[in-house]
Amino acid sequence: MSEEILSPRMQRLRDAGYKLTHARITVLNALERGGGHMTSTELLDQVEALDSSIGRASVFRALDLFTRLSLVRPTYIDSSVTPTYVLMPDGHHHHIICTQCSRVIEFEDCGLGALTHTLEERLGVRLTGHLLEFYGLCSTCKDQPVREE
Amino acid sequence: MSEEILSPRMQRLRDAGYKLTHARITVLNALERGGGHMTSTELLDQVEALDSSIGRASVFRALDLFTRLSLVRPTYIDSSVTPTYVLMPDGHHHHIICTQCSRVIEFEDCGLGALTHTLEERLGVRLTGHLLEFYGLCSTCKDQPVREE
DNA sequence: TTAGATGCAAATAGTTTGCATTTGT
DNA sequence: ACAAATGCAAACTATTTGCATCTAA
Repeated sequence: MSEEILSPRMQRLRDAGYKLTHARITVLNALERGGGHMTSTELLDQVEALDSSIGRASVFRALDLFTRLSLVRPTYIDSSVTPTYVLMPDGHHHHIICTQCSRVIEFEDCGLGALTHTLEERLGVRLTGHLLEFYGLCSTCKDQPVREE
Repeated sequence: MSEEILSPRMQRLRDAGYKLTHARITVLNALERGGGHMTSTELLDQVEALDSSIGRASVFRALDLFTRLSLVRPTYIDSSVTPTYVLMPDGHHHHIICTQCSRVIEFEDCGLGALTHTLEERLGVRLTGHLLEFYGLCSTCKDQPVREE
């Protein structure tokens, strides 16, 4: 790979001592194209489309690594088997999940900076990110009774 | 079933129009015994131990229902396939996950009441719970380099 | 140069399904 | 009484593994 300017995420990969491989870069690109909110299945398809020579296993291995580095976070949005991987651009992400229709509503401000600091001091941990999920009913589902499926 | 006093969670089930079946009650009990933090596999074992006549499918169906009712929330703690189901006693739960060793550290105060209110007003949603996860390194892993596996 | 990462395809395991039967209300 | 929920076991499908090969540094 040439000496280009690395995106912050790739920089982070390298800084942690990992190689900047074609497979990892492609997975990262696919995630970004997807708006940073993709199920593993969607991601596999997207990667396949970008470069069909990349194997499934490498996609999962990359996801696993990215998760450990807090570049990404898997969550269970609908009760499907497949986790949704959420990009955490600045180490954090927040959304509301409608437990009725699985719609996801994102929002920005969480005001958790202070709490982060407190916890680091109090518990002696090093926090690199967080995910805040609210559950409830979206404006559409709010008035309908809870129903099976 | 006799006319006992129902636990708040069971009350909630019934109020939502679902039957209080033996399978559902057992799954709820198993979750509570497990400290409200179990993988689906651990839960299956626990339910099996409590009453081996209950089928796997019913356990998954119960989990699915409980999730929709925000009694429980699936989260992705270690990179295992199996989600961890977290009981949300008062509709919410908070923890720190060590991205190195998968240790989970729970904490109480999150101070999100105000934000909940703001979001409900601003977005016209009805929020029934939330999950706040921090990621980072626990005090033990903090000083070791990030490593594969 | 060489440890680390990959791709492949087979193996694994978690979850869902269809349906006849049972159960809660 | 009867819709709703169950148990069973088969079917599915996402994810992982082992290993020879390749590649980023």
